[in-house]
Amino acid sequence: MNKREDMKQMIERLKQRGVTLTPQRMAVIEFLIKSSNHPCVDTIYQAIKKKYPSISPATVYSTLQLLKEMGEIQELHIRGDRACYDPITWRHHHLLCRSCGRILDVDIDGCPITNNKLIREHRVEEVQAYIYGVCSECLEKERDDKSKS
Amino acid sequence: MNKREDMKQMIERLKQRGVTLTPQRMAVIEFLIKSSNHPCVDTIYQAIKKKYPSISPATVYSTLQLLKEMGEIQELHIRGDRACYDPITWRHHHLLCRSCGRILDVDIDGCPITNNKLIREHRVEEVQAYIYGVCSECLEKERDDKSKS
DNA sequence: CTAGTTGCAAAAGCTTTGCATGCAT
DNA sequence: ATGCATGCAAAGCTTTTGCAACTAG
Repeated sequence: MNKREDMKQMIERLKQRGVTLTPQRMAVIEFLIKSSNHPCVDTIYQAIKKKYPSISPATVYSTLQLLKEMGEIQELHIRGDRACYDPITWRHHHLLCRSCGRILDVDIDGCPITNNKLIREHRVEEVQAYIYGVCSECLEKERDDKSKS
Repeated sequence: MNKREDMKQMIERLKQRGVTLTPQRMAVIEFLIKSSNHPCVDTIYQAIKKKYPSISPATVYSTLQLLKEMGEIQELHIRGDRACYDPITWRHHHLLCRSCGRILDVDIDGCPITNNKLIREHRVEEVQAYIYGVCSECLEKERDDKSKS
């Protein structure tokens, strides 16, 4: 809820994990937490350039990758052409408006497909759920490999 | 269920909508329907090249776009780096296995997050639901514009 | 003949990589 | 001094676009 508090905690977690928090990285974190727009790389880059004119896209990319690996942010591929980023809180689903192009957060109220509040407020044209994990076959192989060794 | 039947029906629908079914397009359709792998563009292209050595990636792209616009196939962005394609039937959700890299179909059994069969069979690490449509604000604007005119 | 499709090549993004420079501990 | 982060440039991919040649009805 409280963004300032969210940011403080994220920074604390990163520090404890030994991440060097350079001004550039701080700027990326701050921009991400403060924006509720799920910005793409270029948006983040353009915004930070105003404060740090020397920052390069490569730094933004590497920072985002770092934060993603640390589990502090989520990479969204809801837009086909470029990745967007979301500092994770409790929320989880996303609505891409085909009219204004914004990406809105959607509370998980049971199922995204039958979520009444969602359907009542917005016009839902399509739902895609992407599940990431390990499939049953690979799990079986894992088990076999373990039992052999 | 019956792929031959699915394909026949898809072709029938396309014909009725006035789509020219060239050999290249037929090859794309056939490959898509027959494969249960959710192939990416290059996989489709490489496969068809064996039969039609002269086919170009551009033709594959344009055919896929056409089929997508016709609502006959679905473009998946479950992989961040390239689009994959799925001839739509009744099913809807997808699991990307981080071990073997395959994309598996997942029946919608209620909610993808709490789907018991899914959780029992595979290891679910992350779920992202993408909803496409029009947000409440744009719907309101639409209504205002209509009432004005 | 006409409209639409194909194939090639070039171009346009987005993203990654390599490397020298620079900063911080 | 050492290791890491930065910034720049180049390269790698996927995807789009333009255009001439071709094909089908």
